Amino acid sequence: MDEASFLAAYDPRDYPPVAVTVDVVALTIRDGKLCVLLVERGHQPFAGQRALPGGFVRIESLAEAALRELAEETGLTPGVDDLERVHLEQLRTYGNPDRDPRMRVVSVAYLAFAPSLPEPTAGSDAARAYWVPVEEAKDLAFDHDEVFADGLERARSKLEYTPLATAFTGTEFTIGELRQVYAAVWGEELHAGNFHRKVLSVPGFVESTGGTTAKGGERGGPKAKLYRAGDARLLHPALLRPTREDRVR
Amino acid sequence: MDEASFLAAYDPRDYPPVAVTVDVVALTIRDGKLCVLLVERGHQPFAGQRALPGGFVRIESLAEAALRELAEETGLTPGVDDLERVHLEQLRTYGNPDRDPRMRVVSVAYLAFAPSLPEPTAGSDAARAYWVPVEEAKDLAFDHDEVFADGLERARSKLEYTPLATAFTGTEFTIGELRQVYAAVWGEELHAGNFHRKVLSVPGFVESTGGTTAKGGERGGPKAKLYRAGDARLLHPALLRPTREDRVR
DNA sequence: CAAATAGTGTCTTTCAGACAATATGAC
DNA sequence: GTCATATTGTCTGAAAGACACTATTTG
Repeated sequence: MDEASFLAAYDPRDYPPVAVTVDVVALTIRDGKLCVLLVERGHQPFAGQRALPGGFVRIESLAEAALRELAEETGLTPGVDDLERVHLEQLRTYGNPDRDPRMRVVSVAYLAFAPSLPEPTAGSDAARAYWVPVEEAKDLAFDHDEVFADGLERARSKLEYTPLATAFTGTEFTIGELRQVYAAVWGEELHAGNFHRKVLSVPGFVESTGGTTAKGGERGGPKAKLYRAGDARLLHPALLRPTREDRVR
Repeated sequence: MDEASFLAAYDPRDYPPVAVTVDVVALTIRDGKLCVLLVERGHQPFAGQRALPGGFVRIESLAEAALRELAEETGLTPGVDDLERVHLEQLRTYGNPDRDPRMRVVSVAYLAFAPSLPEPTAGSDAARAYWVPVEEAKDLAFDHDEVFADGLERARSKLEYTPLATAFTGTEFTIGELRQVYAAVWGEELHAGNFHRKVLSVPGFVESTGGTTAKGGERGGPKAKLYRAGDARLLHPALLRPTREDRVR
């Protein structure tokens, strides 16, 4: 059987129907707090409940679907807004047979790290989307509590051994701003002096722009030097989270 | 609209047909070499070419589908064979629109770590499946070259910070055997003395059984103490790969 | 000036890796 | 005996974390 005749005989309807969706755990930092993008569901199932943004995959790659959903829900326009700076990576896929009461739905979850984006109040779809501090994101629809928890843990872990913290900042940032990103994501303060020396000692993490901030801090302090993201894709050595007491046993 | 009437009005055929499959990157160590399970494809597309074992997801969880495919291809029977000791984890999902010429196929890839299993010569499906040393696994069907590369890198990485190397050994093993697992997966020899001390110093990695091997090594040496896997799920501190020269930039 | 922040210096402890040394048992 | 392997010891250098200190800027 050659490929052409095989294709002719191939009937997709031979297989039980499955829908494939993407869900996005989009994280950003607003007012020093780590926030996740949630939408209020307008229809069944789980109408009125909050959920992660997502939707059906069209004729596009999975990553494209995730970025499209993110753009739609935030009301931002690729090419116009800062959407290019969003870091997007696949999280994992959820496919238990009963996770959606309507039919078999397999959902590919993506994790997005975004610099501070405007509150999504613009377009149609974005009307019911908003940023929620992570500790308030509970009782989500479907299995999204689990998806969100997985995404949050992945984000916290990735900050340890990759330079992705810079995905939460502007293109230029101070070491102090970078430290606040770590503090927000990990949920604990870091020692300023040790963090400073550590970041500069990791090759390729940040590189100096030569400039400094125009003013000192709001509550005092000298002008800080400015940095941009370096070319490292992995941090060697890593910045490990302080709380390692709770070894996972 | 309540949920019942919604379900009545819901037609799965409203969505473009997508098939969901699982593919398995199953790794084991045979004769000191890291091997991957491959199947010879019997029909189009890619007939005659080698591929990762896999198939369509039925009414089951994704992990169950992966384990079922693995059992079918190896000819092993859950409950009878050592299939319970196989470690299975989700790798990632591949869903580019053109990755299968027949239709849109989204494939959820799983990574399996298995202790040395018998060569699959038994049952019907398993006839064309065999273990191949990883360096010989090339030119696979579909996008399986990429899937396999991702799985291999994940396995190498996981050995650094989890105790999963013990998934490749018997329930009891010597430190030397454990070192050979690391050597096989990472593809480089490790210093015996340093490795020995290191493994014993990581809390919860291994625990002594009190026993020793009956005989010394084949080419001489004292009897080695026996250990079993400990209760740690993460290694603190981690066993980092020696070759960190090639920083990923 | 008081307070806050940037950035640096120092010390201790832990750990990785190089290397050595000793002990045991197969052949 | 010879050799491979198991196991332990020693040393050096890198790095983390605690703490202290100076400099700078805002209010």
